[in-house]
Amino acid sequence: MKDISKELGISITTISFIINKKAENRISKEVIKKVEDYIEKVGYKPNSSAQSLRTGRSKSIVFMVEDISDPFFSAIAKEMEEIAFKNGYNIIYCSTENDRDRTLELISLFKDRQVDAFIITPPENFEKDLKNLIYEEHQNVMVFDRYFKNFKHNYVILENFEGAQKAVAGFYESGRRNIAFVGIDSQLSPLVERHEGYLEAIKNFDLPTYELFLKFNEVKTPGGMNAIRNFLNENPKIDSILFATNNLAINGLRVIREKQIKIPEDLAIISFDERDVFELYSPPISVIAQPISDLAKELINGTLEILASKKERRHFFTKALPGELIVRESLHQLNKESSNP
Amino acid sequence: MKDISKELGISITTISFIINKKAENRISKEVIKKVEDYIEKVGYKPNSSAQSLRTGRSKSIVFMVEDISDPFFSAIAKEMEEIAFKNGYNIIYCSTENDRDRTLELISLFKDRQVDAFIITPPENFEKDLKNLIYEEHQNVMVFDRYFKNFKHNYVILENFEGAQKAVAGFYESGRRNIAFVGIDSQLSPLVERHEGYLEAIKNFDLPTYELFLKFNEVKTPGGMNAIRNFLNENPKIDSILFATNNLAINGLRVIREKQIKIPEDLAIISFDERDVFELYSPPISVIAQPISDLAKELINGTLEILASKKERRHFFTKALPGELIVRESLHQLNKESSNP
DNA sequence: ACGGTTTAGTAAAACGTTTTACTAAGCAGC
DNA sequence: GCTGCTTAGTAAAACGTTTTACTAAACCGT
Repeated sequence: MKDISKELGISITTISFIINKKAENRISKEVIKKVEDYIEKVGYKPNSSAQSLRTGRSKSIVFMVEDISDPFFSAIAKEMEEIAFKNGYNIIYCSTENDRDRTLELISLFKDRQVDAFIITPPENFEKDLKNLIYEEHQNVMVFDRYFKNFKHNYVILENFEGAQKAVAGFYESGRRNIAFVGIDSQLSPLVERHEGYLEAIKNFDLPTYELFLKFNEVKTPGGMNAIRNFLNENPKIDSILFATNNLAINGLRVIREKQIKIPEDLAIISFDERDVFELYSPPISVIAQPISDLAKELINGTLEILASKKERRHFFTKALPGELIVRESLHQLNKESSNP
Repeated sequence: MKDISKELGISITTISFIINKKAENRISKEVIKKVEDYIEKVGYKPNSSAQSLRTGRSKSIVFMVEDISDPFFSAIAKEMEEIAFKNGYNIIYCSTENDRDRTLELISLFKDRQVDAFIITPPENFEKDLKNLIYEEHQNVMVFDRYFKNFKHNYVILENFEGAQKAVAGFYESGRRNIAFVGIDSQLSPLVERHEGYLEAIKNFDLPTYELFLKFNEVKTPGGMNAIRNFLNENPKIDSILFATNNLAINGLRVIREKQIKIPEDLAIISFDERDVFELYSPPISVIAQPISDLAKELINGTLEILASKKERRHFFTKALPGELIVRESLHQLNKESSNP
């Protein structure tokens, strides 16, 4: 900038105004033109560290999720990145590993780096820390995939309760009457609400409940497979299972394959979350799909909106998007007449 | 820092030296202790914009891949992030979409943001730009997943040639003699080398070749399925296929399922790249797995090494890691005796 | 022709560090 | 008691912006 100033014989201030579009009613058209042309010519780009130092803003947003290598999160990340980029922001991703201390460490790091906002999927037991981040540290925070009842905050989530109801209704319509729910022992809102949606639907249809809850850290492990295996052995009447997350379903499918249970004849399956393995599995697995693209758009646009609205806002940005039941072979009608003689 | 200085009656310089561990033989133990204790007490953290402005370094590394939502890349990203974080760096991810212009734009953005290094999977037709980035713009660049013969650069790649040979040998040992290769029409080194490895192995076994190359943008589309379908129809003798990438294999599996071809009886399958759908597919699909964890470690450690070694280096960081053939049911032995009477 | 207002522009401080070049005090050697 | 070296520490410039408060000139109405 100093060079431009010297070269053109124009003060640094003027140049700064022009770059920041604050030149209206201040600087003559000719000077503006001259400076803009020169900038174009030499390809000048402002030093963003200096901008960040001076303004306290960094034009970057951090996206913290449990595991960025999870296809659901990385798909969201990719869509957001695109929009953020167009708005002059960049996105920094990181994984919390569902660990509170690690999450706090990361937040601290990114605060020092002057990020403008946090889009965060808080780990278990993070309620107080999150509240603190929002209300004490006054950071811009958008919560994703879960929400907390005890204090107001911005969030974007799925309609988990309704999604679970859709799944149970799907089972019911396909003729199933012994519908099981396999969930996770957790207080996180999506897991709680998926369970509640299941319960409510079961109650409405006046059916029996079958429930299994795995420990959080068991979900992807052989231990989790064991639990599912035992659950099925002990409840032979079960004719359909709603899995509360894709990873649960995947471990479930391992057990089902191992036990040579036939889908959909012996057992119907619906899982939350779309994932390519469900479409490609034999038979293809039905899912409650999250609207990835819409979620991503709401998240990033909501966050940009918060950043654009100066200072203290009156209201919060809250959005719940519906999931879609995608019916595949795993949910096909039972043939009422038995085909065996 | 100014506050600390006032509070403790110690100059800012001294504090800076202590923070940056340059206090040895300069500042007395007592003062060091005093300052460190105070910093600990008040939880002071330096402003990184100011540091970045002053030093021209930002302690961040950008990781550019074709598509960050690809499970392979996001798995690498996650592992790298961990190590980078421990070393005081953070990683910014972004997707090139295999588009040259977009990639150039992103690079320009990140240069302005003073990133310390680029770890990059360059898109098609990026050779000159990459060379320019390294040799004209003097950026720290680590190339991932591919390399260029025409100029020296840092890279971490898979032993693609050998991987393809392993796959062909696997087919041969399982009794297959009509081994096909399904690849992509591309000059990128992994695709070229996988093909060359296939050819070399086929030549050594003195077998016929069957080859199909899809267009880059067809790989995930119904158009790609068509091509594979025709290929199989026109070459009924094929008894095994090596897919050069996971996405090719997935589209291939769609065709195979649709045509009700039996794996492994009618057709044996090996795909490059591990992916959970391969393990879960019925029957499970054999793969040449990339050593994700090792690749990630080499990438980030190599990059940190480059950043640590002051100024112009004599040599480049180059690494090729072996792929592992994971044998699953899709590659099982043919039963030589026909089981039908 | 005078005071007030608008227009077009600028000087200089500030943001929070790092780093260079400096000093003042103490001490050893002779 | 002088020289030169070491030790312990500091002053001030610099990094590249943004922004506040200012000015000088031109214009305008009376």
